[in-house]
Amino acid sequence: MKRFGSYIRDCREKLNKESKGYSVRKVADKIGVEPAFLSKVERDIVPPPSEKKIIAIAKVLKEDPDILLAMAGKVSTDLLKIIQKRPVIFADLIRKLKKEPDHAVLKIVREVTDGDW
Amino acid sequence: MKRFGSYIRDCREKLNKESKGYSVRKVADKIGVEPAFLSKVERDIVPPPSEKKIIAIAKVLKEDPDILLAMAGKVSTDLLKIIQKRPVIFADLIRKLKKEPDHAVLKIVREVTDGDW
DNA sequence: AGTACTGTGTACTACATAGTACACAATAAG
DNA sequence: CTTATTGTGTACTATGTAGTACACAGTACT
Repeated sequence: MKRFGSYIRDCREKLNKESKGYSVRKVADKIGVEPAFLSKVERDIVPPPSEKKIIAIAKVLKEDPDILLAMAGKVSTDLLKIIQKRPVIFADLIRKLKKEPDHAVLKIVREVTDGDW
Repeated sequence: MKRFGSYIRDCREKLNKESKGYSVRKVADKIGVEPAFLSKVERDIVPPPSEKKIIAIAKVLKEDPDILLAMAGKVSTDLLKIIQKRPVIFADLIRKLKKEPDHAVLKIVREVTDGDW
């Protein structure tokens, strides 16, 4: 599987070709880190940055924060808080859904969304 | 809400009254930490220990690991890995279940368990 | 009275996390 | 040609994490 750094590098370079303004420096500025740091992150020389920075990167690069966080080996703290409030129920549910295929999980999501309880 | 330390202290003292052999030292030995450290943890002087130690504590004190981890502000890494493998689907589901009452979530768990797909 | 066990205070340490700050060489632009 | 921009190498730092090691006073045991 692809590493976090090389993935966001690809995203950034793609955007840079399309519309300019996505150099390491420009993006680093928008995110609020030093260019040298972003450069190292993109080459996977250092581990992925904090959740805050990852979410900022997602915003700038128009990527899904949950996917970037997952690639960084993290899970959004808002999800963690939801689980922590009802740890037994959610732990049980998630472990049971582990072996279920995508369409089964999606079916549940749809049911909840429709709200036919 | 109760803090992690005072909660496990209560659990340990309760067991100690029932059957002896649950002094700070004995339990610390079983868990694999220094007594002084467990003492500080139980008084919430230091933050809760690592996931590994928390799970060991749960085993020794016959408590639910997921609940202890939640009290420590953590989520079991096995759950995190499940989420990280399909971040979008699980993030979506969990956020949607946030406002749903327990019985609704439990209904889903039962459905999945019964496996009527 | 002496030994053993109890909980706890103090001091210290190793490693990880999350970056900053500055310098530099190569390339591109006016 | 010179100025700006680009990516990157090196060095450093502050804070957090996760404990260990030892000493010590109070209580319980015999």
